[in-house]
Amino acid sequence: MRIGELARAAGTTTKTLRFYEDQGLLPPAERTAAGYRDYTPDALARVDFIHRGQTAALTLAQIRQILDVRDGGQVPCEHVRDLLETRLANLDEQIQQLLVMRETIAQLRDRASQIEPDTCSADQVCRYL
Amino acid sequence: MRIGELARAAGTTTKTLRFYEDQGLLPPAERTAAGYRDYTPDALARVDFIHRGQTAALTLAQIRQILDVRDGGQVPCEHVRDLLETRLANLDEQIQQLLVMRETIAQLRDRASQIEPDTCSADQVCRYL
DNA sequence: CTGGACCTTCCAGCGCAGGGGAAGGTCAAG
DNA sequence: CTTGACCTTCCCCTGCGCTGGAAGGTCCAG
Repeated sequence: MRIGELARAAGTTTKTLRFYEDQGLLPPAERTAAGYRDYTPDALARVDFIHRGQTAALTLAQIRQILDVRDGGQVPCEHVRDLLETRLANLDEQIQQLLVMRETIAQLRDRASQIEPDTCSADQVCRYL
Repeated sequence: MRIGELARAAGTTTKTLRFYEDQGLLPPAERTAAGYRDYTPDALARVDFIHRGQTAALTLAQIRQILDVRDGGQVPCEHVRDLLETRLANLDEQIQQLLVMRETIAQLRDRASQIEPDTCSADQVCRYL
């Protein structure tokens, strides 16, 4: 299976597949006599796994860690659990920060809708902020 | 007032101030005979305004828009309100996405804590994902 | 007169996940 | 035999908000 086929099957691009190989997420594929990459079917499963990892908001570096553990012959369960826990914690923190910011902005907006523009003094940049 | 002083007063770095000038957020300062930037006190107010804008999660490009309107002699009220509304909408969307993602990951994690590692088959990369 | 703190410009890079495009090789159909 | 689709490597670009460093000029105290 050539790279274009794999890209179509996986719903991605040839650029991305070469990039994954470059980043160590895909093992270097066999080559045809002409130097074309020749993928075995399990490459598709691997790319799908990468995409599932991305859906779970893991970075490529984290996905690579899982694949490395797995490629080393171990079952990466514990590692995956840890990563998911960590990611969940990060996510919660990020959500909290965004909620705080949302509050701040909502207050600014409320203030902005109450003030009459012509009461703005000239020596301020903006009294809403 | 020289750039280092302004940086200290505004709680930022000289690098950042030059960067702001480069990006059009700060007008080019007057220069001393030696070529040093020589800021008037209102530069501090302007930098503070930039920081307040950042606190409101506005991008530098958006803050620049406000400053440009204001520098053009108009009162940027409506513009600011629009930006705040837009930012609020973006933020809400972003928060929603993160919440969905959080749910997905939480489910994966729950699933991961129920499955026994030794039931993992060898031909999958990882059954948690 | 020397040292150190300050200033100038310019160039380069970060992290993330690729995308754009050049210059060239290869393969199958018509 | 040529066309067009595909493949190869290579290097640079994106957005965002800076940060680091090099090479040089300036100012003031001791």
